[in-house]
Amino acid sequence: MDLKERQPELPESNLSLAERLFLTLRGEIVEGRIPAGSKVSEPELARRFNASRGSLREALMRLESLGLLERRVNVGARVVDLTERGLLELYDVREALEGMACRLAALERTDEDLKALRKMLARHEQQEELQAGRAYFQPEGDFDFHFRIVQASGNDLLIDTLCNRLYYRVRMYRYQLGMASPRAKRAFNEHSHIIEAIEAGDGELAEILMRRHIRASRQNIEKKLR
Amino acid sequence: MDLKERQPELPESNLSLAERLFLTLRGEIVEGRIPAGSKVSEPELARRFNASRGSLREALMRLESLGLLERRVNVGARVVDLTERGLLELYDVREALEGMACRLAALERTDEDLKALRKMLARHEQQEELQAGRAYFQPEGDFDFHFRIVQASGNDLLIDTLCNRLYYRVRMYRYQLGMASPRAKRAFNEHSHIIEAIEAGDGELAEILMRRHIRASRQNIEKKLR
DNA sequence: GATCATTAGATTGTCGACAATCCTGACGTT
DNA sequence: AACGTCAGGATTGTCGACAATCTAATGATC
Repeated sequence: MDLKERQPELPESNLSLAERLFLTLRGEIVEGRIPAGSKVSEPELARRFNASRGSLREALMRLESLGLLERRVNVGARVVDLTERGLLELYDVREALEGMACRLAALERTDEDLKALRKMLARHEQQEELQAGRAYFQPEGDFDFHFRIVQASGNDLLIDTLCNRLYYRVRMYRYQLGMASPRAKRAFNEHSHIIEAIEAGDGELAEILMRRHIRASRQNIEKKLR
Repeated sequence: MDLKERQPELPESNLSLAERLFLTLRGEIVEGRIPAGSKVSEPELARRFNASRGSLREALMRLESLGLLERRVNVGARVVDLTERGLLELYDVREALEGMACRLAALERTDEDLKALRKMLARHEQQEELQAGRAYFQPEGDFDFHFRIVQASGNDLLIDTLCNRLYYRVRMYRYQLGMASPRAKRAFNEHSHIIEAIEAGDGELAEILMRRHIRASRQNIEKKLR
């Protein structure tokens, strides 16, 4: 146990303590500072953050509903472990949901959505040229892309399911299995075509392209795993 | 406030009190005994069930993560209200997820899955003949159908998202907007073709048929709503 | 030596109380 | 009459303590 950093800094207030604990722990789990598969002790964390067990339990329960923790009665909580199967399952669900999001985005997008998407694409192109093949900043860029399209779908349930639930698991896999895709150039082209379809208002095409994009990414991972 | 039924019966133990409260309240919200859009008071419910506020809060938080409750800090919890928009959003998400589930079920189904699906279909046909057009028991039958196909997909994330999250909202709309579909005969035929595609191992067709099935149901609702 | 019961320690579940915040309605001012 | 201010009451957030349960190590029995 670390002595000089006795009371870790939490995001400053205006939010409830339980929520700040939730945000902090979510970050630590996603980035692997709390290792996947490890047991999580309520009293230990409570002491570490100088909080009561009640507030901490609330944070843990939110993490459970995010699918980052598994709790069993009278036993406690464990961080989920990262399995090949879980990663592939995640891709299938994303293919379905983001495909639909992309279809809806093509039909419902506002002019501001379009402007933002074009701007983002230009920024990514610029970065991509600068780094010539090195997929360095790409993961975050890729995240931007998917995130914004989902937002443009206008379907609140879809947005919540993807952005507030699944994406944290995606991030967890990316951080800890460290998969900076070497598909930078190709991914950029795919992104570009998807945005074209959205601009054209062609929902059907937009969905097909997005699903292919995600499936290609999945196959890339599958190849790497064997 | 009701006096003769002072302490409502909860599902008998072996589960934690918080979990029993959660299950009970979930039922009351889904069936509308706690009206959609109404405020939920922690002390009031705690008195009603002779439980502490802590246990009750845990139940409320689980309901929030199910999307049946909305909580705001320092204000409290409200039951979500049922809107036309929310219902349509639900259909779009289901179309995406159940389409994928159906595709996976066609590829991953075991022999036991197939046997169970055929058995279920036969039972529904029998009921349907008995009631000749009256879509009486249909809603539950329809639920069976979708539920079992999702289970057969073998994708735990998909199963959890649909069966432990979205379906309670679906039930809530069904109960409270009371939509016994008059599509009984047609729905049965669609179910039948979907199962055929799953038996044939044709994932692509199975997905297309399931998506059409759900979209047809959505359009039926849309027509009814105007 | 292996298996099973037992006990000690720790962890989780549950509770009631106190502090901080919000909503309601009354009061006073413009 | 409309608006802003300010208690009073109630509700939510947070806390520490006790009871129920599980885990692990010890010792007893076959």
